[in-house]
Amino acid sequence: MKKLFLNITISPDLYLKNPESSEVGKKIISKSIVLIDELGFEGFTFKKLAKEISSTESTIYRYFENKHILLLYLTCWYWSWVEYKLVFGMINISSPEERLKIALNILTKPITEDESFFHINEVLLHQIIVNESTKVIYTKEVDNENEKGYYTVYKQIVNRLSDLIKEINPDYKYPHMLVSSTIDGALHQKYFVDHFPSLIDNSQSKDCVSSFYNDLVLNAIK
Amino acid sequence: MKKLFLNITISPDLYLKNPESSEVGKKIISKSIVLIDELGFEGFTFKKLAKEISSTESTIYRYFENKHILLLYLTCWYWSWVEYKLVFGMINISSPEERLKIALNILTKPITEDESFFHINEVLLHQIIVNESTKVIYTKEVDNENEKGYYTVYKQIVNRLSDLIKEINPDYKYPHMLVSSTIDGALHQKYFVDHFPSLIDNSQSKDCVSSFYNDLVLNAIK
DNA sequence: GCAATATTGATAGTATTACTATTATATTTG
DNA sequence: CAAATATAATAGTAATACTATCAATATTGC
Repeated sequence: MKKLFLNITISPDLYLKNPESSEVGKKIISKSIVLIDELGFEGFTFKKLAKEISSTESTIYRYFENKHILLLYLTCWYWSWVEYKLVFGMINISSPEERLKIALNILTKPITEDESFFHINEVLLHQIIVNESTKVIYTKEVDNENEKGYYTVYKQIVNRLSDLIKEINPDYKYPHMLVSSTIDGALHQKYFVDHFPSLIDNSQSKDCVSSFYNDLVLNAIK
Repeated sequence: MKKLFLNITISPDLYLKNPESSEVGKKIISKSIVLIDELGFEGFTFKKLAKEISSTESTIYRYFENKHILLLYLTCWYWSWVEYKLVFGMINISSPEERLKIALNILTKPITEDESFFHINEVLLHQIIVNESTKVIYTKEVDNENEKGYYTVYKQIVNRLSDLIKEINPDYKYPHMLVSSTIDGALHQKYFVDHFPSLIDNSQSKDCVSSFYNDLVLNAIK
């Protein structure tokens, strides 16, 4: 993955001070990814993070309102990254069927490449999205945060792929639901691979989730 | 729904004292459903619940180890209830295709009947499952709790319907994943209907989630 | 009916979390 | 070099998630 063209920008509403603007800020991001992965979101605190980066709670609070917003920031970063991969992956491919297959692979295959984008370890970040991202939207704040546009990137991805599906089969009735249930379902099934393998068919194959969704989506729209 | 034959039993590992064995216990269950729905799981505390039922925190702690286990208890109750509805609904139906359609309706249609089973309001409980149940499994305790058998009922449902799908099409390769992604996806899409309607196709129809999954599943296995 | 036992209520207390506030000390910038 | 800004160090608060103690109240067993 070429990094040169990728410049991910996150809505300034999500931080009090841009973590990209300083060394402490970047440490907050990179170490929070490691710590959330390690401790789980419930076990993760700003105090522990401060200790880990040899800083203080108050400093972290100057960047992010609270840990929920920090997780939201990471989530937005992740989806922006995914969107970039989608756009980049589908560029110059004229066949919509081919583009859909590429998109499905990006969305459902395991992330293994351990090349980190600057200070962000995408493999760990993806793991966090699998394990913790439901906690971002399943709160009493959703509607509020949705209005503020915090979920725009995610919705943009769904809409983009939904359009692609309509291009392939204009008569298919549920393009949005097919896409969002594929994106979120793939994350969910990846969690099941690790924790409920008895509910995964052919769990020994590393591409089982991907195969399932490829089959499912192509059958749905044909 | 006939209540006479339904006797839901929850694994005694999930409580310290059976809430069904006393009046306070039943109040804990019924009021916790109302409060969790109202405040969200994060905002819900044993202190607030104690106040609501005119009891004390210590009394509640004598029934449940903590609020996470209480939510797990409610989740188990919910899935036992769903399993009952599935068994009851499919009884005496010889055609497996017909049985599948019935199961899909039970799993994906909205729960509207407001007739509560003794002290449990199933409509509210279903709402809690939609809004909060991911928080039950997405924790660092999953594997531990899975080993203890806390998710057995859920897995039993998946296996049961997976068998049904194999009966209809023995060549279909992903029966477990199709079933679990349908069950969990339907809950997820119901959440989207309320909070991200722009991602729902034909969201004005009350059966949009159900229609989508009927179409999806039948196309997948045919 | 009364003693023994179990259950609940009332109260207090602790460690941790999720913050906010204050001030001193660096660091950057103009 | 002075002024502005960012950070570190420290302290403090309210709420949460419990644990402990003991008295009051039911329940049951004889």
